[in-house]
Amino acid sequence: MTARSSSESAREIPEATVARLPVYLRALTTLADDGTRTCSSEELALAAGVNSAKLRKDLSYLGSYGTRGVGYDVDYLRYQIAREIGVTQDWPVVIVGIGNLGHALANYSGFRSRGFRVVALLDADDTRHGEVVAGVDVRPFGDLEEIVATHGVAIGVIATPAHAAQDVADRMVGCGITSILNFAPGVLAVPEGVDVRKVDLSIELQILAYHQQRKAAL
Amino acid sequence: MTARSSSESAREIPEATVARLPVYLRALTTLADDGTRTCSSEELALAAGVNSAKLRKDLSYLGSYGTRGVGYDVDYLRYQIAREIGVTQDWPVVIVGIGNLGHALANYSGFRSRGFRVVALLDADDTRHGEVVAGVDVRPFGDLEEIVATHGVAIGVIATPAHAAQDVADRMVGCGITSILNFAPGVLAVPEGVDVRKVDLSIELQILAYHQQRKAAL
DNA sequence: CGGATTTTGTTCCCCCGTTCACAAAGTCCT
DNA sequence: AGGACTTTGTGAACGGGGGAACAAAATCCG
Repeated sequence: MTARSSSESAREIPEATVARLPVYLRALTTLADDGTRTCSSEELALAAGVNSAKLRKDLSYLGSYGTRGVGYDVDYLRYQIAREIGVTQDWPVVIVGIGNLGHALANYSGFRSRGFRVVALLDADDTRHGEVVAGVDVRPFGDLEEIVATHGVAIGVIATPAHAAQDVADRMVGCGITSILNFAPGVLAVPEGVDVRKVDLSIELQILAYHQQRKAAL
Repeated sequence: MTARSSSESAREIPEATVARLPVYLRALTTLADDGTRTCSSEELALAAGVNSAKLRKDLSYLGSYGTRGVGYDVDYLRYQIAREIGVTQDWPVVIVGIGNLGHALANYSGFRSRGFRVVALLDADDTRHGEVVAGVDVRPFGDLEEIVATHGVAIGVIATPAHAAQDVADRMVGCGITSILNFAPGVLAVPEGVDVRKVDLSIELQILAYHQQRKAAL
């Protein structure tokens, strides 16, 4: 962890809280769509699937946005959380690897609605270039540098086979990307200052299998 | 958490450890493929991307499978972990929702190689029925009960749009599925005893965006 | 055979996160 | 206006997990 500027706001939001903020954001959106103007921590906690005390403590890291005796204004709180996470701004994203998973990601509507804009789909396979997926051109992997520079991309998504992932990550880091979402199995080595989040589908199933096995053993 | 039979083995593996066992398993497989017969906790920890002390503590929950002064036998340890997780047995799995993501999941090779066998792809869309994806028939959602009963399915995967997820989960629980991997956004309500793991692609990106925003603010 | 060396298994301590419980602060009703 | 009531924000206790450090156990070498 790097030193923090002391003149900045003293907020130091715990990682566990950061991971839940998007959940609250989604719950608030659902409430707003249902026409709810105001909600208590109890209601919101129910919608988000968490304990109400935890919710209140999480929100307290952002500031005092509620009103005692009343609750939270849905729209106001939603905006505050969105701003805190950063989804009020536009995030250009590149996706590398246009297999089944890359396809699914490119088409996923949940990205665009939260400020993430897929600016390019890259693939090493020449035969795919020129194809259009979800309204975005499939381009050669070699175009990475140009695309990142042009659009100011800071976030990259790796959806390649495992053997290609480290090379892709290296190239991404090399051209200035500092946040990577990795769907390829295996460990990525990246320099200090680059954030990597890993999503491993088979690991999730294996965790379920472990618990299932325990349940079956009774 | 339900009461545990006291006559059973006293092992109570922490959740954090369970989540890392599949990572160790994959690292061991990589080492084995490279021809490594034996490895120290330091080497394995490096391959798995964790601290060696943490690795040793994790492994100690399974038993004493190492040899002091030598290290771990790669194949032996791999088998022990696989057995502990339960991936030495066959796990029939149903996937509901055959959109882009369902497609990607059905084709994902990482499932089959770890004992997970997709026995059916279900979708509410009539026009898809009869189609074959990744060698598996796409069938009506109404066939769920029959398929689960026939194959002894305990694990279900939800890859539907958000609005359908709760209904699908209810039906799954109703026919005896007790482990669910959910890719649909939103909170699932399930009875006690049913495990749900959630994978939310947009949440991962939002977490990255938060940190990216902090980095950019310097 | 015994000491030096290597590496595991475990103990101890600290920190982060969760939860309880309550004071503070607002609203509502009479 | 004032008291009852509701709900937030937070202080404090508690539990789990991470990491350093060390004792125990095995090999190797003279």
